[in-house]
Amino acid sequence: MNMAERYSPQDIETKWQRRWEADALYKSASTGDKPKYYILDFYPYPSGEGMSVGHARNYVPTDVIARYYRMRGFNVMHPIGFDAFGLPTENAAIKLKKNPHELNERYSANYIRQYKLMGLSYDWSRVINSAHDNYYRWTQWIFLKIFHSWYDARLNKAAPIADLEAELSTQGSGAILDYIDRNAEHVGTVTAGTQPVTAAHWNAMSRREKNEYLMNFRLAFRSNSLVWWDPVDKVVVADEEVENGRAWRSGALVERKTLRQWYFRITAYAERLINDLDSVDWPERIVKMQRNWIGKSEGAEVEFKVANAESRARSSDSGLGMQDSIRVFTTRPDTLWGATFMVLSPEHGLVDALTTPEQRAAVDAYRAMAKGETDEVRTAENKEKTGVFTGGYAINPVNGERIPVWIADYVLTSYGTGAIMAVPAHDQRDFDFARKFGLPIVEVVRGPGESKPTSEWSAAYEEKSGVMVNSGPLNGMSTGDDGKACIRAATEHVAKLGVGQRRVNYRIRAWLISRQRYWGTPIPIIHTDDGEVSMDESELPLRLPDVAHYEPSQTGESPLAGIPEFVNTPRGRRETDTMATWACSSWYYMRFADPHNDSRIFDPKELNYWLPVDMYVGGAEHAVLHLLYSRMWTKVLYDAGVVNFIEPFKALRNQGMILSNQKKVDENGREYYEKMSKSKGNVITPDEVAAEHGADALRGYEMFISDFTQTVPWNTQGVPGVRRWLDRVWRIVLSPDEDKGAPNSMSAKDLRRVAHLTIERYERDLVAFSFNTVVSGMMEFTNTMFKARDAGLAGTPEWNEAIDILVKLLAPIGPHVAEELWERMGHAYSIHQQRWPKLDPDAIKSDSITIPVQVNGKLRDRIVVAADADDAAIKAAALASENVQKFMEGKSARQVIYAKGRMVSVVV
RNA sequence: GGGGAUGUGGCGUAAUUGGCAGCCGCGCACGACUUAGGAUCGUGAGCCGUAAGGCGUGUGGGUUCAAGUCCCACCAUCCCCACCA
Repeated sequence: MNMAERYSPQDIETKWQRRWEADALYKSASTGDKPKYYILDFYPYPSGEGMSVGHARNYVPTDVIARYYRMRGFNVMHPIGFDAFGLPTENAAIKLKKNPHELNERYSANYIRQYKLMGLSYDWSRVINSAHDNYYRWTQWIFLKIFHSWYDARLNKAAPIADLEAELSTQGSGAILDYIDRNAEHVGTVTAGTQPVTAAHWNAMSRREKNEYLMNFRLAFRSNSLVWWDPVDKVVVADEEVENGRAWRSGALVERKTLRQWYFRITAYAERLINDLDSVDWPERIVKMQRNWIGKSEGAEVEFKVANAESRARSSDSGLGMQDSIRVFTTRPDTLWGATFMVLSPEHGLVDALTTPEQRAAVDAYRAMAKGETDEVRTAENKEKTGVFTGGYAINPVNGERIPVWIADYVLTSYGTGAIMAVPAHDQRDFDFARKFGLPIVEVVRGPGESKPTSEWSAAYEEKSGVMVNSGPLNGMSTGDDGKACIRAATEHVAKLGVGQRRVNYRIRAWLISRQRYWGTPIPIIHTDDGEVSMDESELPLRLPDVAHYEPSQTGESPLAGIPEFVNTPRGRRETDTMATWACSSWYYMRFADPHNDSRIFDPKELNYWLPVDMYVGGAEHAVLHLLYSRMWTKVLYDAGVVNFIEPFKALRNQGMILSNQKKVDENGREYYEKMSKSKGNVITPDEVAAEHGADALRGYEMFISDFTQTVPWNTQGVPGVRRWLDRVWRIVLSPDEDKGAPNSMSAKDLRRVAHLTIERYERDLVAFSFNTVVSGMMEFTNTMFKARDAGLAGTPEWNEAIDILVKLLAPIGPHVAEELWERMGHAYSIHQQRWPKLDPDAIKSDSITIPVQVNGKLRDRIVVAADADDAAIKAAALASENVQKFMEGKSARQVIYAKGRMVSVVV
């Protein structure tokens, strides 16, 4: 026999990649009778650096799953596209003095080249790119949908803004605002502090006034607010993009600026975003992170009347009157009787009015200090409380006590009402503050076993089991029976007094969407004499103009503001902000269903066939933002009747990170591995690995390296191990007679059993995302084939079946080598269109089973019994074992336990 | 401070979910084939012990005939959130 040709990935991979592409082998049918399976990778950002082997860990496993489902007879959609807008490309364009459009084309083409060299089976006919106008046209279209919507709390869904206008012209806004006020969960559906208008008032407003008023309701709205400003990128960044006082992308210390910005009213969906999490198959961790981010707390809002008659007289110019009150949100209204002082955030609107002349200088100094602070400074010093007395007082509404009002930066403007009632006996922060400034402490919850009041910190607040004291009508109530009972009683009490009511507070805030940069989706709004008005759908896309320079202005305006042809329209001045890229990625998974539709966003028939996404895979770094935003857009489009599903991603999985393979030692002598990054020069690319060992070995190793969810350092030395396995498959398929080893007694039936067991394990592990064990199972199967060969089984029907199974099971993992083997075996192209081998349950059964036997918990022997032997026979066989007898030391068995098929345990 | 995850050979890991701890691979050692090997093939190996055997899944307890797996306490590492009222 001739020496068979060796396995050489370089000789076969490009050949098959070209053929598959020419044949459009992985193009999904548009609809059909087959069951559909939509498997999607997180939308990649095409950077100039290209991909590393870390990125490939996302793409390879999903590709294996896609290929598996195709062979199982599913109509699979496995698409890819590019989240191309955004700062990295814009900054690169500025630095390289290139056009970002040009860079986008170059970078995304390079990504596609890399995908192809890994043998990924994307449907190339569905590639999309956020920066192409046939895509962002529809991002703008959705923006308009959102802009033209408001949240009708009574229907608990978004409705056309025209409906609201109709209501305002006949009934005014009293009814809806009253409804929101009475239904605490809907607190986020309208801008806080929106004043009611009557129908007459509304009808008398100018168009401009009306548009301004409607901004309080629109789901896309413009608002003046304090935002984070990145002085390096010269752009506004969202709260979510600030970490420890530094901008997420540039790393610059951010500053506070007041600017008029575009937002999406994601707060309106807070409750649904929480509730619908129950319906998704996502990692528990991600679900919890989303819940925490939305941050629902239930409690009460209570009014504290200002009690500062003397100061009022002296500062009458401030307009402060007795009717003024400080509203606070508390989750523990039952501790109201223990509120001995109040704290306002330094930015709170009543600070000026409350401040007495004696305290003015101290208050102003403190406010100036707090204003200049970044969050980093605040949190760095968070151990030591700081604050200043305003000189003002308020009345505790439940006991009439006159309590001092302070300001302190530990109270945040952005949460709740920006003011708190301080209960130092039962809140650690208030306690610290009271101790530092000598403020009174009154205990209202007495812990179990405590018999007398204490002025010290009490843990009863946390213990949730205590008795109310010093609390008027609540005295004697136990917090332990039902923690909520005291809270309910207190809430009813303040409601009866007319000073408070039940409230729900959410941590989540409006989603800041506008950016003062060029490289993003233009916002289709025009500023006219009537205020901010939308462009018409028919005018879309609003294209990005070509410009020579992309540098941001020093003023914080977008570079688009310097282009008169863009800015000036017959109706007015065009909006020059662009949308943050979160917008582009909030709906791309829908566009894949019908990516080239020029007349509508997508054909609903296509969309409803493919969506929702069955399996969504990517890194955990997008656990909160991207997924939350996508969920909100889905719900808005659902409310608008555009889509028929409420959650976009049925199942979600996160892959672990791949770190550099270079070991580092920290100052404590501990070893660690860094993330791969170009600046550290430790990036390993799929290109170099594939060039040396082949794409199939790269793919196999990406699966094999570790548990999918685990962070793990790359180990290039591991790749040849996988390649050796592929080489062994190659040889056992094409030349089983070469280099035979020592004979053994394996039977054809044994071989068939292993082959079918491998199918079973493969399928079970693959759907469980246990990719490393899929590969190790295949390696075991391969090793078994060599043993079977040595036993002389080559050429038997069982052998031929096993080879067929081996190659088909290999196809998703190593598509090139499997295709080549398939062809050399004399089969017709393509293996990727073959049916998946069918598991024969009978083949898995075996005639005899091996049962381990323990004596007093220690393994002493293994017995081989017939598979259908009854329990008594197996126990008897176990007791008959020589070794078992030896360790029983002549004693009789007190107990013999047989765990079916697993173990015999003898106790003496 | 709150939430979550992890801890098993020299390394990456596995263990049909309470039933033989260490599958598969890397690296290592020895051997074969070779002019040669960073190729290939074979053999070996958790640790201690010549062996019989003993000990072993971060630590300490517990439940059980049986614990990597369940319960309690603790230690370590990592991730997320965080003065959120």
